[in-house]
Amino acid sequence: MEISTQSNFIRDIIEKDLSSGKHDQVVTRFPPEPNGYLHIGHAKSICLNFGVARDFGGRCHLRFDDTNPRKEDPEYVRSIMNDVRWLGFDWGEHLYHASDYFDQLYEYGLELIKRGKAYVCSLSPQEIRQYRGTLTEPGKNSPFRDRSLDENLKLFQAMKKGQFDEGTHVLRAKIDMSSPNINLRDPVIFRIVNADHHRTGYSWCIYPTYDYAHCLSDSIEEITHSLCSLEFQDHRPLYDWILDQLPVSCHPRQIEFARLNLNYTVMSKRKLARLVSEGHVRSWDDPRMPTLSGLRRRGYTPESIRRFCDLIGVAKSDNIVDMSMLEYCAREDLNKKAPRFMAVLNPVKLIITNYPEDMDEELEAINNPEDESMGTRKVPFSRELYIEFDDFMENPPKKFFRLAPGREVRLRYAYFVTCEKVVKDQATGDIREIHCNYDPATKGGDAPDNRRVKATLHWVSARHAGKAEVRLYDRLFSRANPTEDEKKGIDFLEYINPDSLKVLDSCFIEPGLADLCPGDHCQFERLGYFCVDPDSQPDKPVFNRTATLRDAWARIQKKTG
RNA sequence: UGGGGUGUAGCCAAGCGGUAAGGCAACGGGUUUUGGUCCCGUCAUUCGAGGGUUCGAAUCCUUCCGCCCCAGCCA
Repeated sequence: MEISTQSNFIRDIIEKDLSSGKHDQVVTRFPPEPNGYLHIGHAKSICLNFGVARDFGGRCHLRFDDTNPRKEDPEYVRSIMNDVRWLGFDWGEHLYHASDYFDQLYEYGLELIKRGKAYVCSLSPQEIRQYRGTLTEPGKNSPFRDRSLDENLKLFQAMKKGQFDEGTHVLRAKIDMSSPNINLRDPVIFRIVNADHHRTGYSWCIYPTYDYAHCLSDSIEEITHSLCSLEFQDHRPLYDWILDQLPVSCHPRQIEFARLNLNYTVMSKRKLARLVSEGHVRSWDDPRMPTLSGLRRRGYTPESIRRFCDLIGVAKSDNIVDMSMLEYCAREDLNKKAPRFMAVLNPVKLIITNYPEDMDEELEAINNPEDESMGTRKVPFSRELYIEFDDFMENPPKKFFRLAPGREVRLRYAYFVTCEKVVKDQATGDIREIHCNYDPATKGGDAPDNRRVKATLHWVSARHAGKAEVRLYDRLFSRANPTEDEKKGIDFLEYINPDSLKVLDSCFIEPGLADLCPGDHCQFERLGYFCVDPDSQPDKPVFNRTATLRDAWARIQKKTG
């Protein structure tokens, strides 16, 4: 695996803690709640936590934060483990669940009561909210705040036995109802939930809250550095308070960093779930989704995503990273690895009038000019070919280098051809055929007299071509920040890009492409990087465009208008 | 108007009292049988703004401003 060279404030802290002797090993954890699929934002956290452990010779735990049975599902557990492994990380023996600690967490609850640091509150949820106060006004003490130790113990035990309905009682930490930090205003640490938990079934009817379970789970696992996102900064005093009240031997340090945002997409599980459930995309692994499963299906490699996470860095300021950074990482990696092929997406027929009708040839093509070890292949050539519709113009502007009447270009690995005639549909005026003649002396693509052409076109022999479906993807939203108008009441779905998917169902591919399997990557020369979709059938492969190649001609067109 | 954060180029992001790294994007040029790759070059006299300390400030002090987060029995 590549060594991350990018330092950041968290690595600096860890380095210091190691060299000062505060710790002799670093232990981190990635703590997803199994209530959705992992996305590229999680990848940032995974790369950070596992990367730090790897680079400093420590370990990183995978811990499912499964304290809310109502939202969690084993399907998510499976997908999360699969995605973390796919990204290239290994938790070894260290797979844990917050639910592994329910007994211990309950015992700690009892202990907190005994120490006078927690009480059973019987206010309704609405009342608790009212008593909490507001951002500017302090809260009021619950009337149940001074229950006796015995009463608290009895009630909490009764809660555990299932003697109460949901919402009737909770266990609260006794801290300070007038704290300017709302999280310290006697936060709820256990609530009653009657639901089927994916691992413990119905054996519990009280569940710990995040604030309570997380710090203690970290402590139990002897985590040294508990890395989380910025919104938990206000929770850190509570994290520390709980550990300070209890007889624990390990008190991890919570450090917060800014989560990843990407422009032209959304990153919240709730919003991603809406895209799926409301049918704006096909599934969680739709190639337009920023989920790891979506990116994988789109053709992103684990290496490219790790590289991306390395490039964007880790800091504390809010950020919206440009999509072009992600695309850059895809191209950078695939350029080295993807075998090249020729495929014509928008075909127009090219006929070489001076090439014998019954002849065909096998021409040698290079599989990857970046990697000689990938060798060469044979590509069939014949009189009738398909070329890209965009590679011909009847009245070309000055900067158009490709085929035009009277102009000579190179057919990649084949011959120089010169356009002599255009055949059009009588009725519509559409171009039907382009007639060319070829120079046999230029076989392979080099002219013995050293004459130059300004363009090289890709092509596919009509007689030998396979058919394929190609799916072209664009950004999912038309706005860089689809949620920017939420305060104004404009739903992010208003900004969905209606052209985010374009399906081309009659593309032509060179024969060699038929041997690829779902998940395989390739480059269609001059067009972009593609990946074979699992929807492929033996007679009809389906390709997803991962990313286009950088396209100087497209930029010229854009500038010219 | 309580508390917690944060402001360095279009976007990420280094920098930690000694005179603004790097990457993406963009723009020029070279090489090229992919208008790709690769190579070379340009792109912050200034770090949210003002004051102060200092021989010297993005870094220290101070005032102000912007943006983000917090009033779930979600995480």
